[in-house]
Amino acid sequence: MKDMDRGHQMHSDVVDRGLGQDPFVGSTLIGMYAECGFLEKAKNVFDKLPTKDAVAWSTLIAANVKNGNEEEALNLLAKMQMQGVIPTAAALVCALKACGCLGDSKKGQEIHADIARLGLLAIDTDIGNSIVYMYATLGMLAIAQEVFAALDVRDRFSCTALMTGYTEHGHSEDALALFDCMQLETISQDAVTFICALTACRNLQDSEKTQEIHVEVARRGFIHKDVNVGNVLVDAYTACGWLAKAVEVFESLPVRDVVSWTVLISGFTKCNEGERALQKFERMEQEGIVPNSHTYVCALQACGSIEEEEQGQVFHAEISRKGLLDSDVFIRNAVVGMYANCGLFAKARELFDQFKIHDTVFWNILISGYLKHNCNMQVLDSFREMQNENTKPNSVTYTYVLKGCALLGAVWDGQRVHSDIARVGLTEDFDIGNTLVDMYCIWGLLPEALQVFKLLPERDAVSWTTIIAGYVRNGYMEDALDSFDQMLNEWFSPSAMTFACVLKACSVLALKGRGQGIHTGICIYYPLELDSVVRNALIDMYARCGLLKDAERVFVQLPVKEAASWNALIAGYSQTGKNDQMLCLLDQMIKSEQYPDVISFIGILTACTHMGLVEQGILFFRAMSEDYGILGNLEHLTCVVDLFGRAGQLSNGMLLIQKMPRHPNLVTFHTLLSSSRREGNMDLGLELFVHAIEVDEGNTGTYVTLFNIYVGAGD
DNA sequence: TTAGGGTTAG
Repeated sequence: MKDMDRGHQMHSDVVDRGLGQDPFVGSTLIGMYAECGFLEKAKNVFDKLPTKDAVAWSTLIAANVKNGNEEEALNLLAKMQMQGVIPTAAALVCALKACGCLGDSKKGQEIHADIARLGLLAIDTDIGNSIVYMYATLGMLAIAQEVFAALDVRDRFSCTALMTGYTEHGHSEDALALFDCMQLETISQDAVTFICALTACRNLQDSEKTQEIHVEVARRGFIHKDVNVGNVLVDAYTACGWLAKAVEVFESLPVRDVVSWTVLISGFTKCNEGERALQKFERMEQEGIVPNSHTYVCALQACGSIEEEEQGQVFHAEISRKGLLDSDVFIRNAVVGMYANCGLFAKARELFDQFKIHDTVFWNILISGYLKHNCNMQVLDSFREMQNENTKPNSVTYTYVLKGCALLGAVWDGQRVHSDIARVGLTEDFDIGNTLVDMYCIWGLLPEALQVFKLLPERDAVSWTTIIAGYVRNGYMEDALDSFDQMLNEWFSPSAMTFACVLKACSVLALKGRGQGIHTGICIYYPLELDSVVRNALIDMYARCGLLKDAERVFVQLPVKEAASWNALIAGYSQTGKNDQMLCLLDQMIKSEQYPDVISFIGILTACTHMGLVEQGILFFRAMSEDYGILGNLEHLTCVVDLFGRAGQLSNGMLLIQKMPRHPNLVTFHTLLSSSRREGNMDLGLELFVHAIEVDEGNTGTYVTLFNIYVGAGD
């Protein structure tokens, strides 16, 4: 009961009755104090014992392991042996556990060798199980397997020990294989076994296996008997992205502890449901569950993800008040991370500087905040500062920095980081490899991207999606579709992102049949709720292929209509010349309180251009800033230049170019240059030609258009 | 009649 007061009372009683020297009572007292967390008192009792038998030593060793004092436990084992007391099986079991906790494989192997030499494996199955467990936690899986295979009896303890090793060291498939094996060999399984198996399911995000085990633990009543089973089940479902199921299990739990709530809050946050995560936190407190540091870490992440800075500050204050801030590195990381994610960099930096220890993770958290808020210069600055402090970047740091370089267009820096990565031997890292591919794609350097892609030691679905997205981004739609076929041939599962990319390719190439085929594939292979990115891509694909009825069908089925959904349909109507429908849709969009955004107006202005509706277009352009507060960008201005140009109002187009608040680019000049060709206006054409080659003298399109102007003039 | 094994959340 961990009832220290009554334990202490009874200790006095024991002494009063002259039983203080009894070895049985003494060992029990040591155990009682250890259980209550009072290691000092346990040690006192031990020291006062007139004869210290093997059990007393064993109990004290166990007491130290139980209270996180593993090094002292190993010292005690040595002392015990020096004083000629033969270690019991219990002492050895504890010592092996201590080696596992400390990561001390050398000491562990020594103890293993002693046990083998003395032939102790045969006398007690627990010793063998503990050896398996020690090697498993140390990640020495080959030796763990070997010892396991040589055991006389393989029971649920040794099996679960090995399963733990598998799940903790990235071999969750093996954990599940062993789990299935146990069932075949009718080795009994208890709640702990199922907890391990579900942990493996969580790691693998395997919704089918999770469901299968869910049925089994429900049938055997484990969900009701052991809250941990329910907790890990909720965690597994959230990891699979199956929030509805996770909530169903959570709500059905007879008892919910702080872990249950923490898992749920963390699950919502991971599924981009920060708002709901914070609602759960509130409900948890209403139900009288006190958050611990794990819970706060999750809650802070929720705040960071939705940039709920006020609530984040409230949590920060609470954590400080409870004295949790200085006790825990995770909490410190989470608080700084929350501020960085909310974009409150001054505050993040202040705390960052306040905490003297800046390890790699700490820097990564700050850098990721900068990256999220597009402060890419600060990403590079922090990276340099970190290295000046002699903190070594890890693979996570490198992925952030590469992304920063990519977005900045900092080719020189990016390539230098690439060679740094090669120098420290991290090119084989999955995430780094994929990010390198992405970086070169963002820069439009596809040959370099392909080279990295081809040299990747292993490819995953993300690698394929990155290269496909790279092709799409740079206009190589056929290559994107070819890579998609290859990806499928190699049995990789496309993600929502992959589908969005290939649908885009179909949409640009107006490949109706291909797009429809992909849609069918998505419906078959995507049993879970369709991602909104995919739905919007479907609308865009159907709209651009001219299949507006299909686009509308997907649109109508949307549970939430985002700006992007409206935009896809608006663009579809505008490109197919369905101006009236477009205006009608725009009206509906505004009525649904989803205001048109930057992209909507591109579609709207394009529609006006194609219909030759100059005045209407100008009205929309004005409304954009005056009614909707949207600052038009160069793309909008170019649309208006095109609007004038195509309507034959070349001088208005030129006037706009001259008065533009932004520097016109090559596209802007080409837009009006083409109109000059159509109108046969050689003077303006020449003037625009000069501007265009000032921007980029190597662009052949510019020369071709001028050439055509001359041809048209018969000159 | 005292000691020991496999367990979930950041």
